[in-house]
Amino acid sequence: MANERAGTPRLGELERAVMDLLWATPEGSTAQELVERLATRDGGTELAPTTILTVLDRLRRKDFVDRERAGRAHRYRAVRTRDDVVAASMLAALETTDDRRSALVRFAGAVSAEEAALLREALAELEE
Amino acid sequence: MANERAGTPRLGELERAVMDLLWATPEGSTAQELVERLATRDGGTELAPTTILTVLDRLRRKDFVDRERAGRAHRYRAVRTRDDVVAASMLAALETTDDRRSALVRFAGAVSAEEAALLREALAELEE
DNA sequence: TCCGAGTTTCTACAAATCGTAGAAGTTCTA
DNA sequence: TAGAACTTCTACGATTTGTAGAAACTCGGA
Repeated sequence: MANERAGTPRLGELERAVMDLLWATPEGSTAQELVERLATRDGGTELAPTTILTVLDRLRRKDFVDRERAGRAHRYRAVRTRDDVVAASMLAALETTDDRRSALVRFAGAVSAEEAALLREALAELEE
Repeated sequence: MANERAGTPRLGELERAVMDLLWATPEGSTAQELVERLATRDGGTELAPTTILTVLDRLRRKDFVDRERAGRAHRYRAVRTRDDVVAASMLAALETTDDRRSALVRFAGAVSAEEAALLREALAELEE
């Protein structure tokens, strides 16, 4: 009953929220800092520290997060950049079809004008 | 604990296999036909008809599938095209970041040369 | 018109994932 | 070296998905 192509596990809501915070903090964050920042974000209610530690542990297993000792705590850092994760996820979606052409045409038609422009630029740079 | 942006529910393995068959059959298929085709695909082992019916029902709730009477059975058809689903999924991934530019640059760099070419074409046509 | 095979719906269960957190163990620092 | 700070272990409920039996329904042919 295996699911999820290896390399692009799905993230739950809290997992994503934690990743968002970590991506916003290249130096990394301790679990405690994350608890506080999450609480700030959503009206003061703090989650138990162990909750965040559990999530961090799961993110570590999924290879999204990494850590190093910092005093008696650990400092957690995102391993992959958000762009990397997003791009990988887009690619994974694309690869679920054989007909890349149609899918890409559809995708191109679905993005906003600005996004289309950004994509053109990005592709143009690759050409050089 | 809600997850999944509405409009792009995830599909399990069997759900996807069924969608693949339905996408390969624009006229639609009965549950029985699907059971047989799935069995062919993987070495003869047939799933119980009810299993497929359950999956079809779930796909119906997710708005991936639709049906109409055909004798005493139903004929099931894909509601959305595969391209649509793939593109929506790619878009959903893209929208998880605020920095579309970086994500798109990364994505552009991650696709194969052929895919990049296809994308350029698709974008060029949109420009007209 | 009514029966029975073919279909579908209902109900159920197990495994996996995710949010959540207590209890117990580990580790620094004062 | 003791206590506070942190982490690991363990756990539980909700949701999703694969799987399918039992019961209900439907329709074509006798």
